[in-house]
Amino acid sequence: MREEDRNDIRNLPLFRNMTSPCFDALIHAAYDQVFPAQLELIRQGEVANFLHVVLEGAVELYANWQDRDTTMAVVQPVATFILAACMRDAPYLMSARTLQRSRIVLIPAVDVRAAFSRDHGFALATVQELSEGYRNLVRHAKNLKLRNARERLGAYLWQRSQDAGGVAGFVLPQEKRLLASYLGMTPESLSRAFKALRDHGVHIDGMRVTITDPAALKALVQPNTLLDTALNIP
Amino acid sequence: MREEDRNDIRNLPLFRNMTSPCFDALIHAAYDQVFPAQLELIRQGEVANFLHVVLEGAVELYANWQDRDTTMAVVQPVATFILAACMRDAPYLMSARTLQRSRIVLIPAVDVRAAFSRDHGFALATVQELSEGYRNLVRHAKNLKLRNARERLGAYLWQRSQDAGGVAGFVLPQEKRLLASYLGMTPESLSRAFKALRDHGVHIDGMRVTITDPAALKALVQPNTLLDTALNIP
DNA sequence: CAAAAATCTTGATATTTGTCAATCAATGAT
DNA sequence: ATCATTGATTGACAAATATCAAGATTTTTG
Repeated sequence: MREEDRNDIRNLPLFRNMTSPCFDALIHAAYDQVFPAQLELIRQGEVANFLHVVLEGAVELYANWQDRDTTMAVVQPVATFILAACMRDAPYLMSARTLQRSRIVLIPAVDVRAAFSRDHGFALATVQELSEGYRNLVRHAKNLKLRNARERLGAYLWQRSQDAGGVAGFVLPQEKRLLASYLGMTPESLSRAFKALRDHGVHIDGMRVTITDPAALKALVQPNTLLDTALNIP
Repeated sequence: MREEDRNDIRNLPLFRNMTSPCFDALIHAAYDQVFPAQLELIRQGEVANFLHVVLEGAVELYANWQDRDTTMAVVQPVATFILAACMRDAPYLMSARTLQRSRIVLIPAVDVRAAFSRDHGFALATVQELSEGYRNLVRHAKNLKLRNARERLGAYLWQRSQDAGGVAGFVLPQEKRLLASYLGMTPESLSRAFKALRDHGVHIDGMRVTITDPAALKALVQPNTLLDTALNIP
């Protein structure tokens, strides 16, 4: 593994407070691999053998039932995924595929669990990470149940804008069909939701979004840290 | 606190493997209280000061945004709630109210966090509890996104029947309006979903449910441990 | 570069779900 | 027991969202 990658992982909140011997042991047991785009990394139902760390690229977490699919999250560098299944030693509830060519570190779940018992700083960080993951899922569920399609899109756009530092213009980071699935609607409905948002201060041109009237969008969306996964909501 | 209640708490997976001194310290710091029905125990947005343990009665976890409300879960004895907010020392994302007269133990969050650092068995149990909570929320979100209203009700009824030991008949444990909100629909839609399920082996009479054709219901619902959460709403 | 494939948009239409209003049924209070 | 309140159901209708089909646009591939 490259020194730079090792440091990126080391700096994640999950690993930041580990003792060096424990971190080294964990990294030593890990595999660093590059996967092409559109590769299925994990299939829901399989037992969780590895904690995954995305170093480069992007990974989609999705789920399916019968012939229906839905996107649950997109994981971008540098971040871990499926910690809960690893800690429980249980089957994955979601599948994962690369969206782009991605560099991913695989840490054996058994070593993660061992580190939890050996290193208190890591145990603390694990609980913080799981708790925040839990809370973000509560927000996602609240969002799905309390807002309609147009409001969910508006809230997403508002949040993106805030995360980018409160800028008015930005580029969508993923395909619209993926965004639609994540927000719990069809691509057609997403298209129409974008059109409906023109009356609420949002201009769209291809992948480029411009918030022409932040006050109007904010009034529609009523952003709220209890609903929106927010780094930056005033 | 009554000896019996203390033992009930002691036997919860979360507390089972604590050392006795740690458990005693935690319980000593706790308050045991009885609340009347329909009392608001927690309001979303407040900082989490207590881990709650329901000993008797039932508690509804719900959320609201603008003028809309939704039920997120019903907690029945003996179980804890809002562990994640306590561990993060963060604002509650959900409100809580008693559905019936309830006996509830309040454990100061600061003591819970201290116990996490002092007692490894408790730390392990905390992570297991949070992970399972996380996974149940993933199931809830998948259910909302992948199934329609009729399928969600069918899956719920199937799960209830399984939890009761595979029986054909049982009584709904909560008001239908609560169930409707939990399942993400209006009471009217729930009523119509019940009617629609008559063609899929479900008979309803007031609060009494009879599964007249388990095979038909199962075919509709396609129950699946990756989707159906065991005992989220009892 | 051109052809092919995939994504996105739009219109027409269908289905699902919500809203409103009325009624019925159950429950609790006096 | 009777009245009042709350919850459940039903019908009529409206709104939201999905589906299907056709083009338009973009991306990928040979």
